[in-house]
Amino acid sequence: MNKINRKVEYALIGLKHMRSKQPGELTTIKELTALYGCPFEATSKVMQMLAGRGLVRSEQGAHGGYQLVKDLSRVSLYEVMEMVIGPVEIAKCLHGEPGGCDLRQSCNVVSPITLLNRRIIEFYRGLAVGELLDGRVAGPRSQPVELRGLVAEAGHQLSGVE
Amino acid sequence: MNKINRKVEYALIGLKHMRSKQPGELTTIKELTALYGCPFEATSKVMQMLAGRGLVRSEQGAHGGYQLVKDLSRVSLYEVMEMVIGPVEIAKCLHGEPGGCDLRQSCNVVSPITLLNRRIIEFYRGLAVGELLDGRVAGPRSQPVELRGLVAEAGHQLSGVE
DNA sequence: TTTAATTACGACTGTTTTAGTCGCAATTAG
DNA sequence: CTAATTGCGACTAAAACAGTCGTAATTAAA
Repeated sequence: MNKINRKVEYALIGLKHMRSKQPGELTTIKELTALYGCPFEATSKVMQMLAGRGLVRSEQGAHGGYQLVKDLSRVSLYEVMEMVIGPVEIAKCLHGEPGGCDLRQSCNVVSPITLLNRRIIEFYRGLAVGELLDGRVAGPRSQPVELRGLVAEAGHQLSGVE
Repeated sequence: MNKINRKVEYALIGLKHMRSKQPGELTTIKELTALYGCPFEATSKVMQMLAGRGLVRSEQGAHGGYQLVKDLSRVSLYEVMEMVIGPVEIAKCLHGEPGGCDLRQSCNVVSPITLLNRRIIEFYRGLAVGELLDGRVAGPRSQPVELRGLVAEAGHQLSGVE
């Protein structure tokens, strides 16, 4: 769903590592587990998912491994999340039964939550993995609601990089 | 942690309902369960949390109930989430053991994830519950990474309300 | 041709989180 | 006194998450 869980974490770890390699140089799961301590099988499956979606390329057999294919500055965090955990849904009242919400017909917050979900997705879509891994993530457009109006002219100091 | 779970949902349902009442008019849990089908005990606890944090006021005894105290246009979604589910953390590698991550010393993505977490929090902090419940949520500042550069001059059409 | 290293993949298990329930106490209007 | 309501801790059930196991397929190299 929404959280940055282990799968996404392992994906980011692997992607950042692969990005630092020479073009053509392969990365094995063994290498990742040795360097970062992530569990072999779990990491393996994540890389397989990324490979299936064309973000990385896999080479089988001895001396095999994975290789980054795309430019991470042109891949959004949303895409990576979708590859490893499926469509991002911030709440489960958003899809029908089973597993969804049976209060829908009378619920007074479905549409706000739906809208919020869309905004979160937009946020993730606007976030390039390359920039994220470099520590360059743009802040939000708006300032905290508690401060609105109170410190209007000082707002630009807060909405920056921090 | 991060997701809009049932607790947050019940909080929003209750808040939206209370907001529509006359000043001084109370709302009972029974009323909420009847109208929206949410479970009594769970909803009850959520309202108690909101009451403990001063967002609503409770009146005990027969003819008791809850009453909205603050102006929802000045309360952020982050505050509500914190009231009912605690501090927002997008990943659990962010706090130490136990429950945290033991790969920290060798992890290459702790700082990006920490930064991302901060940005998400800023997003929720900048989002007023009142506006959310009205369906007015500002979109993100940036456009999807897939489109960057390609449709530069048409970007403003996409970053708007949709 | 055998062996070792590696990816590929489904099934399974244990743990944690989430969701909801139960029971009973405290408060207050009538 | 009684009924309606909030207050609160303990408990149970279900779902999600994290990780493991077993086994096959592929390929380089001895």
